Amino acid sequence: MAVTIRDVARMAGVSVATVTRALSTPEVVRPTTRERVREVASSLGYHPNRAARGLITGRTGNIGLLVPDLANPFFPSIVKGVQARALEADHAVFLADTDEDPDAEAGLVRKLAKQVDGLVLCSPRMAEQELRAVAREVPMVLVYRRIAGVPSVTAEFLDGMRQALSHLVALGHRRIAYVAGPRSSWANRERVRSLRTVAKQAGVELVELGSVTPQFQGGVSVADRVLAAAVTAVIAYNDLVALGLLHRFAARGVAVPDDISVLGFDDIPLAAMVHPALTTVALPQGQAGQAGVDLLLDLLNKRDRAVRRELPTQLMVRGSTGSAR
Amino acid sequence: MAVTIRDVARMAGVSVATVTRALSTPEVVRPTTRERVREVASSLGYHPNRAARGLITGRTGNIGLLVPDLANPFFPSIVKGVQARALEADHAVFLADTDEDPDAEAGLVRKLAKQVDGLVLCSPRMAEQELRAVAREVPMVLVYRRIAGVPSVTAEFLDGMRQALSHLVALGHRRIAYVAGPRSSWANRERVRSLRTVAKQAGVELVELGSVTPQFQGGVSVADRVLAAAVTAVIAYNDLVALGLLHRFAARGVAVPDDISVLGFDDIPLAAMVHPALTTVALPQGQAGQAGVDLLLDLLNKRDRAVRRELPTQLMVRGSTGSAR
DNA sequence: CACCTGCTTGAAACGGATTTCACACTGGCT
DNA sequence: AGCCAGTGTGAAATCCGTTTCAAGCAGGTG
Repeated sequence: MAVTIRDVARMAGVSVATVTRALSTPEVVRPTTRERVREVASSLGYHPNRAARGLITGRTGNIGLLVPDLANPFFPSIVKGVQARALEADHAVFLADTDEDPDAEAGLVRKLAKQVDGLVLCSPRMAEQELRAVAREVPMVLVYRRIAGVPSVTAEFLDGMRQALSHLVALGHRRIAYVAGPRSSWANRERVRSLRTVAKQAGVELVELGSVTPQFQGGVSVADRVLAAAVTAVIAYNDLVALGLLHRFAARGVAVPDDISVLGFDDIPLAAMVHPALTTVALPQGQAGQAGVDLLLDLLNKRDRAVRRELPTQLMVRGSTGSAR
Repeated sequence: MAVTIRDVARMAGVSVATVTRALSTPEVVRPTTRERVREVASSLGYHPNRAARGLITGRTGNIGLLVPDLANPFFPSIVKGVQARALEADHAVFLADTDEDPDAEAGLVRKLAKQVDGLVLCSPRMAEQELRAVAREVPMVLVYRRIAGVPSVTAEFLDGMRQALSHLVALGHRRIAYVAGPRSSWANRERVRSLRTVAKQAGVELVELGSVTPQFQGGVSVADRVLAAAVTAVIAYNDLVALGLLHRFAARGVAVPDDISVLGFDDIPLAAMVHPALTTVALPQGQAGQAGVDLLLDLLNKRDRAVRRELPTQLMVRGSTGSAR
């Protein structure tokens, strides 16, 4: 069937040991032999069988990637980043979507764990304790979640929030609503904390609403309460919620940004496509995915242990924010 | 380290052959033995090593999934469908994103092919000839592309187009534009063909524009030409293009649907989120992914050879279409 | 010249499961 | 009693690379 190492050995007139050495540790075989073996190998189109190699080395060359919900447009770009970086490192990516279910997540993690060298978990919804337990069993890196002792990639939320608030303050807003995401969400806690800090520093009055489901529908359902709160601007937990707000505002004839400014978080591709386009705090996505893979590969090569990387955020000013009335 | 079949055999007082039989072909071992072995196995938390199994059986229990661009919101739902169905069948999914590059695609397919039992290719951009060559090397199923001799999952484009056009005709539209996608795209050819057929039957005057890149920007760039064409309605190659049209129309102060009706294709989640919400022909996404996996598993089990499944489409009437002026 | 070192290379063991082949045993039939 | 078929089980071969161990050989040293 497929060409094996023994075929190559036979054709090159050497032992299988020499073939594997010529290919994986070239420096230990005599140059003339090495070249002969390599030529035969490539002329036969030989590629070592991954299963066989994995059996002896214990490494699969695969990494697992877990996302809560691929339908949430925040994640595909991260997946693309992971995917691209993994490919460069000659690793394949197992993808698992947990449908926002923490229990399914725990099950999938353990299932995946046995087939990969390490895991990249995107915004995992699992309890911290359980996450930590899993981290002990299999090398893993967190993206958009932080836990002591586990390598992680996050963004500078505080700075992003500061950019957002400065922008609104510069436009004259003094009373601002925040629509919170799920209470159990690490990202939400992080955002609330940052926002409170910067609001206090800026002397801005903060009205906290929610929490809502972090989706379009969540924004729709809270929109009327936002209007009732008599604020001139609203910061949403994320872009999807912000889009829900925009949708409902449009339906009620509330003009954005003339009547109220709307600001999102994430910078999903849609944010720029709606009208008015959404002003939002851009979180690195593809870059975060890449960084996650980098950290994981470092971890696998026993280099660093618990690195924590914080990527920069950037405010994207678009049409949904304007001067306070 | 991990618990192996030999550990189980020793603890159960049987040979390794009996252990593997008790677990994979239970009917051939005596019930009392079988139960004893199974209990020992589960008490030890034994799970067969996939690499070892793959080495001998030649099956990996993995399937490969190729998508052109995960950032295109049409694909994540398909991936979710594939993912979910594969999980049920106890298969893991390798994901590869080709970034719309036909050459990268060809390379990735061959790379993936060696690590999986079969492939699901979503809207592949490769040339038909090359695709057919790959199909000979590895079991594969096409989703949203059709080629003779290769199992495929598509949708009833003709029927979807008929629904769309009937809807517009009922609203009084008689002169309609179509914004074409890439000429090399199978999906575009399919849509043009269907549209011409039904337009002729309905006596509708068709203005074909394009082709454009099948993205938001494509819609933006062609919007002014659509307006210049003096039509009362426009059907876009897909929803992203339609959203681009909406965006540009809004910027130019053209009212939708009062001045012009806009109709998309795909029903990506965003379609319902914008304002006005986009009327569109919904193509099955998750369902198509599931069907793709089903077909692939059938193929692997040597059942069917070249099945072709066509899923139903449905017109989603929303706010972007209205009476002709 | 005897001995040691370093460089190449090959034979064989190994990893963990599945599958083939053969053997032991039971029960039924002549 | 003798033979056959059928059932349950184990020993060993097998899948394909990687790694260990040992040996062959050339060149250098005392």
